[in-house]
Amino acid sequence: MWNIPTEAEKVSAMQHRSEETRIQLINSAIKLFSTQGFNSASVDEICKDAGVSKGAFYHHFESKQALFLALLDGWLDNIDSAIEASREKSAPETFMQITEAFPYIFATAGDHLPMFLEFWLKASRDDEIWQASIAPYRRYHKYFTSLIKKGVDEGSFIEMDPELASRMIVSMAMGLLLQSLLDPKGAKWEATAREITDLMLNTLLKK
Amino acid sequence: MWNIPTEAEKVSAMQHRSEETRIQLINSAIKLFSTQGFNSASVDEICKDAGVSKGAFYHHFESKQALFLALLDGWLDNIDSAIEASREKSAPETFMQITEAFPYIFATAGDHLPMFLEFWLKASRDDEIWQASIAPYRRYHKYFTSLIKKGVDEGSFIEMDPELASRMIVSMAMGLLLQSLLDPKGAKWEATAREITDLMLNTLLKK
DNA sequence: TAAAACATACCGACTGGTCGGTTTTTTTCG
DNA sequence: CGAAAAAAACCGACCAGTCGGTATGTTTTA
Repeated sequence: MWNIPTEAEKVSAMQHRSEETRIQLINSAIKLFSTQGFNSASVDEICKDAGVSKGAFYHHFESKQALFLALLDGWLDNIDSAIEASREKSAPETFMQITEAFPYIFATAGDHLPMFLEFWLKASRDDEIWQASIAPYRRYHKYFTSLIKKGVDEGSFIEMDPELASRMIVSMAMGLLLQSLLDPKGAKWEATAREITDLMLNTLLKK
Repeated sequence: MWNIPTEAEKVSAMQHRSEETRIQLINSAIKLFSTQGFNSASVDEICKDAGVSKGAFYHHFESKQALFLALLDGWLDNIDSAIEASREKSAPETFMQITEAFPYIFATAGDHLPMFLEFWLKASRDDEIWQASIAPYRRYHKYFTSLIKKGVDEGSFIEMDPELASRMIVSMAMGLLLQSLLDPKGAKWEATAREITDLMLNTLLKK
């Protein structure tokens, strides 16, 4: 859900050199944006890391920002397929799945989280990026809300405002990730996340 | 708590031209960092906005980053005094106070939040800024934890792990602020925050 | 062979920071 | 007190380096 490898694409693209370098560029961009940030990671550096020339870069991407947006798209695609994969399941099942995903998220998000924060930050100031972010964000919120509503309707969740619950859960997750980013060794974040999720799930679940 | 005017200092400094320009620089920096971000807001721009020369800038601050850190210090000072002000009160009282502060926070944070996010982001990558952030952050977490523990000991809060509750509440607050930053018009954030706070307080409070 | 993909040299704009000189403030001292 | 000297504050032109992006030419692919 938070990873961006898409190994399948990679393999299928081996035939076309073009796609290969495009993926190299994206991988290098993820790597360098994550570690250095958007501004500090220069186009030259990305090209060098990807082992291609600047000409190749601007052949594949209109601008540095376009690459940034391509990254965002890729990330959103992954979330979409994760959602799609759990469409058939019941609300508590899906929640359990999310709970189980936490260790993985905390293990892998650490590296990419700064970049996602940067997405967020840029979205708040750059209209083009905001437009690209806000629709998916609202879509996910809607999905989450409907998931909770489904749970309530099914009778597995207690009576409550799904909208509010959704905001709450998402806030919690984001706040935990943010804190774990600032102070990775300040707490056992994975355990904390698990405990809190259990706590919320227990509050939500009808006894 | 989130504001950084310190009008008092301003007035008392009118006598010394030096302090006055320093404050002008800081105010302009806050303004430009907030709207444009650290990287985009150039030193020249800040100087121009403050109505002073570049020489003055580098007379008062060793570097652009030093100014950034000065801003952080100022912000942390405000939190410290807010905490200091509520040292004598009981745990539920303090919580109520925080609840009441929410509208104000949501009203004013919108402008400064991107900058605080940038602090966060930079802290995760810059050791000097991290050092400056982590100690206060841990201090506040400790304070919050002890506040909850106090509430539990006083018998006004239910039996629970104060550490966990602290992480939870802080996560919630940060997550809400983050979401309100991305999608200010997507929800009535102030009301949402209030509802959630009430909900948490009710869960926490012994009936 | 045409078009897509890629390489390389280069440009103009901008940026953080410096530096020698000038003005203002504070201190010294007769 | 008041003038001179010292120190602090300030100015603004300048610099060295960086960066995103382009122009032009070459290689690879279909």
